[in-house]
Amino acid sequence: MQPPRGMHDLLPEVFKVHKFITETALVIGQHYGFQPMSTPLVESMDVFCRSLGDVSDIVSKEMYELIQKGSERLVIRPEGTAGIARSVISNGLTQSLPLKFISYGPMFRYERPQKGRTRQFHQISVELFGFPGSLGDLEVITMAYDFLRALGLEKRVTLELNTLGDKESRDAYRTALVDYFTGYKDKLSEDSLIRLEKNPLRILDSKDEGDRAIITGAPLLKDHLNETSRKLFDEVKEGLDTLGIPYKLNPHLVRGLDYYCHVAFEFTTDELGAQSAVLAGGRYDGLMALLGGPEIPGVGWACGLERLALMIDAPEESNGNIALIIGDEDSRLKGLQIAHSLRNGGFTIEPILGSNLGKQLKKADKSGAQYALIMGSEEMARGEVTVKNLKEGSQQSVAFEQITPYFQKESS
RNA sequence: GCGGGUGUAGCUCAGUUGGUUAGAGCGCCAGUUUGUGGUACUGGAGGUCGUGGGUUCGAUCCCCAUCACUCGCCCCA
Repeated sequence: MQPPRGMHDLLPEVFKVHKFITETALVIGQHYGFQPMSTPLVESMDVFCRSLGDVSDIVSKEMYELIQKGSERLVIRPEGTAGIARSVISNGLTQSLPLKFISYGPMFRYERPQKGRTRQFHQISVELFGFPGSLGDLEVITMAYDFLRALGLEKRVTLELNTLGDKESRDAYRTALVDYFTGYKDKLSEDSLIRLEKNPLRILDSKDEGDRAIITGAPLLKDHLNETSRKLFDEVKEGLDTLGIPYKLNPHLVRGLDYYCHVAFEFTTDELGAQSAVLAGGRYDGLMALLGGPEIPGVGWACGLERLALMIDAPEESNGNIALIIGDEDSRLKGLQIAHSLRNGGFTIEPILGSNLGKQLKKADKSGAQYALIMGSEEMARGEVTVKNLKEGSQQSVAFEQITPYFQKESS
C-alpha cells in the first residue's frame, strides 16, 4: 500500500516542523494585526477560472475536479487567494475594509512531483484587502521578512523584487515585447513560442540558452511604466531601504496569474534544486473585480511549508515530561490517580509499558522524559511515590499528596 | 505533459558474471541483571529483493509493462 502519488503522510517528526512554522507565522501575523481564518478545500471551479485565467497552467491542467451528483463543477483548491477573495464577497466583508487575513492549509495540484513539489502541499498565506499604495505592499513584505527571520532563514533567502506595473503599463509593455520577440520567431525555443501566444512576459524567465541571448536585448518594463506605476514602485523600494530589508531587483521576475499587478516579489533560495521560491507574492488589485465584487485593491503572499520544512529543523523542545512506571496490578490505580492529578496540574505524564523496572526505565529514558515516577508495591506500603530524575540519576520519595506541589517546585 | 536515474529488512546500504538456507551496520525484542535506565557482551525476530508479466530447467539478477521515489524541463509555494 502506498499513498497516492505526490501525497505524503506527515509523520510526527515532520508535522512538528510544520507546526513550528505555522505557529511562528501566526505569532508574527498577530504583530501585524492579521486575523486567522480559513475557507473550504473545495470551491466552484468558476472561482479559479475567473481569477487565475483559463489559460494558466493551474486551471488548464492542474486542478483536481470532483466527480459529483449536481451540475456545478467543483474542484479542490489549487491555491488559496482566490478562495479567500470569494469569501470576502460571499460574507459581505467589503463593507469593513481593510481586511487582513492569515490562513493555512493544504492545496492540491496535479503536477509531476519532484523535490519541494508535491501534489498535496501546504501553504500559509497572507492577504491584505483595501490597502492601496505602497503601505500595503510594505506591510506584507516586511511581515514576510520578519517571519523568515523568525525561522532563522533570512541569510539563506534572497528577496527578489520587480514591478509588473498597472494594466496600462503592462499592456504597453506586452505589445512592445511581442513586437520584439516576433522578430526572433525562428530562433526562440519551442516553449517560448507557446509563451509568446499565451503569456509573453514569461519568456523573460526562460532558462533556455538561446532564449537568454535574445532576452538580453529585449525591451525593459521600466521604460514602459507610467508615472503612477513608477511612483508606487519607488515608494516600495524606499520603504524597504528605510526598514533595512535587503532586496535584489529582478526585472525578469514575472507572474503567471492574471490578477497580479505592480509589485511582485519572491524570497528565493538555491538550496532546493529546481524549486527556488519559498515565499512569493505580489499585488492583485484586479482580483476582486474578476470574481464579480467591487474594485478592491489587494496584496499578499503565500509560502510553501514543504519547502520551508526542507530548510529547517524543529526547535528542541524543553522536555519536563514525566514517565509513569507502574510496578504491579495493585499499584496501578494509585498510579493512574497520581497521573490524573498531575495532568490536571498542567504536567505531561504518560504510562510506560514493560515487563520489569529495568526495561521500563530504559523506555522512559528513550522517550525523552525528564522524570520517572515509580509506583509499585514498596511505594504503596510507604504511601510515597519514587521520583527519579532521569537526566541526573538522583531519586527521592515524595508523599502521594505532595506530588503535584513537588513538580510545581521542580519546574519553577 | 516531456526526458534521465533509482527501487534488496523499520533506516542506511552490500550482494548475486542467472543456481538451492539473500547479508552487514543501526534500530527493535530478549537474556546476562525476577525494583533501578543510558555502557558492554550474548542471542533472536524481521525480507512477496516495488508490483505484474515474459525468457529460462531455474529470475532478486536478463527483457517488457506498471507503480512509486528522485533529478531536470514546463509551471509553481
